[in-house]
Amino acid sequence: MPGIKTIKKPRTLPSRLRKVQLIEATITSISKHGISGTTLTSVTKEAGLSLGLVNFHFKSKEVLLTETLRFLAEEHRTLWMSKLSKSNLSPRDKLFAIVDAQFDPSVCSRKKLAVWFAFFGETAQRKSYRTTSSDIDMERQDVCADLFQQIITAEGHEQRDAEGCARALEGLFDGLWLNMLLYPAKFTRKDAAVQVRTHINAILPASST
Amino acid sequence: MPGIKTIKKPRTLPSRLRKVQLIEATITSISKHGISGTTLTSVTKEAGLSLGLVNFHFKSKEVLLTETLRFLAEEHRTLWMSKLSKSNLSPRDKLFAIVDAQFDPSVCSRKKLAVWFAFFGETAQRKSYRTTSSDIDMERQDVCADLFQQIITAEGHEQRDAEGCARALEGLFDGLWLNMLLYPAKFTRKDAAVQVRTHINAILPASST
DNA sequence: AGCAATTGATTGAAGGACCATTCAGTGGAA
DNA sequence: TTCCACTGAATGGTCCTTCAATCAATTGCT
Repeated sequence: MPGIKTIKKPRTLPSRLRKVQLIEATITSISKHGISGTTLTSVTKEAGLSLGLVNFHFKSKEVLLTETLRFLAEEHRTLWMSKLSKSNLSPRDKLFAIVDAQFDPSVCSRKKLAVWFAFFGETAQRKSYRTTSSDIDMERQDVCADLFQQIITAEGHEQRDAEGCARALEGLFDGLWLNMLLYPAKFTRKDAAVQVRTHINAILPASST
Repeated sequence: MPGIKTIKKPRTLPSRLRKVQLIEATITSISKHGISGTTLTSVTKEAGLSLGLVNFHFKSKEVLLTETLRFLAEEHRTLWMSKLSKSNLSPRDKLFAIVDAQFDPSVCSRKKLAVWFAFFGETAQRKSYRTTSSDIDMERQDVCADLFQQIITAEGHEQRDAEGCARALEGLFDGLWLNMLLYPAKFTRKDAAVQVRTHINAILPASST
């Protein structure tokens, strides 16, 4: 019986796939109702599955949330690393590639931002949230510091501190994300990206060779 | 603050004062347990009062939270406005005064930061949170834009956009706050303030008269 | 291939805990 | 005595978790 179009949705799925489905439902639920408003009922309803499934695939709600944050962090990491490795770019262009990644729709949608900051808001209490996102942030910050250093030495901006530039960039990233979340009307992804590019060019004026 | 020992604590207090006490207990509780972990029991226990009091002084838990955010926002606003009006400062020094206010211990302690971001995390869902903090942020951003404009015209940095500078500054403020919350070991208040001053001086080099 | 038996995923009701809110009653100040 | 602040038990609701039952796919056996 060669079924053509009819992608029959199987009742059961291997655990790995079901987990992803539940994580995505969790992201949607958090973006709609916040973390405190996200219940196992809201998640499973969003996924169209039954209540008990979360505790079958994840040990607890707590684990589901941790895995959701890890999922987002991995997704983010994958994105900027792939943009970075596209062809051979100059250090400055690599920096701009990271900026692009930061404000890419797939990472920086209103939905995702709401979820990121929902987790940040719980961060002070849950050490596990902090370490999960910190690992990835730090990695990127180190890469940025390295790129800044390359630009500084290559173009002769010796008065600048690469480490400080990287920290300021990281701060700008997070701060603009927050502003996009708080004032979506006043801040688009493009605005933010341009803002950061302008900042970088102000800090390190391109040598007019 | 209490110098004398014999401050007899009266059993009852005028509503205004009791409200402040409950709000402060709420801030402490949120900083310890997050918003989702903050219950009326945790708040009243923190304040050393009985469970039913919150619903007596506030209409509901929701109102308590809203008032708590408003309290923080007012506190913040009062601080930067007072620092701004201290004596007659140059535009650049006024800007620096706002920077100082942003990283003042009374506003930017780990405890307060945890609470700020707890609210930001719920912001996407609760419109009331957004407007409360937005009003005050916008006011300050306008003041900053104005100061930037004064510096730009006075010192001849015509290539800079005051509005953009103000937005970047606002972004830096929020982003550094977040970094201080996430990585308290790597980021002190002083570091952050220096970081921002450096940024401003990089954007608008002081004229070497 | 046909047919149990086994395995693993899924369901949803039930249990037990916790939470916001209510309210009848207490206490103290004016 | 009156009035307002305050107390804490009771209520009704929601939530996480557990688990016995169900279902479908796969395996093993003939």
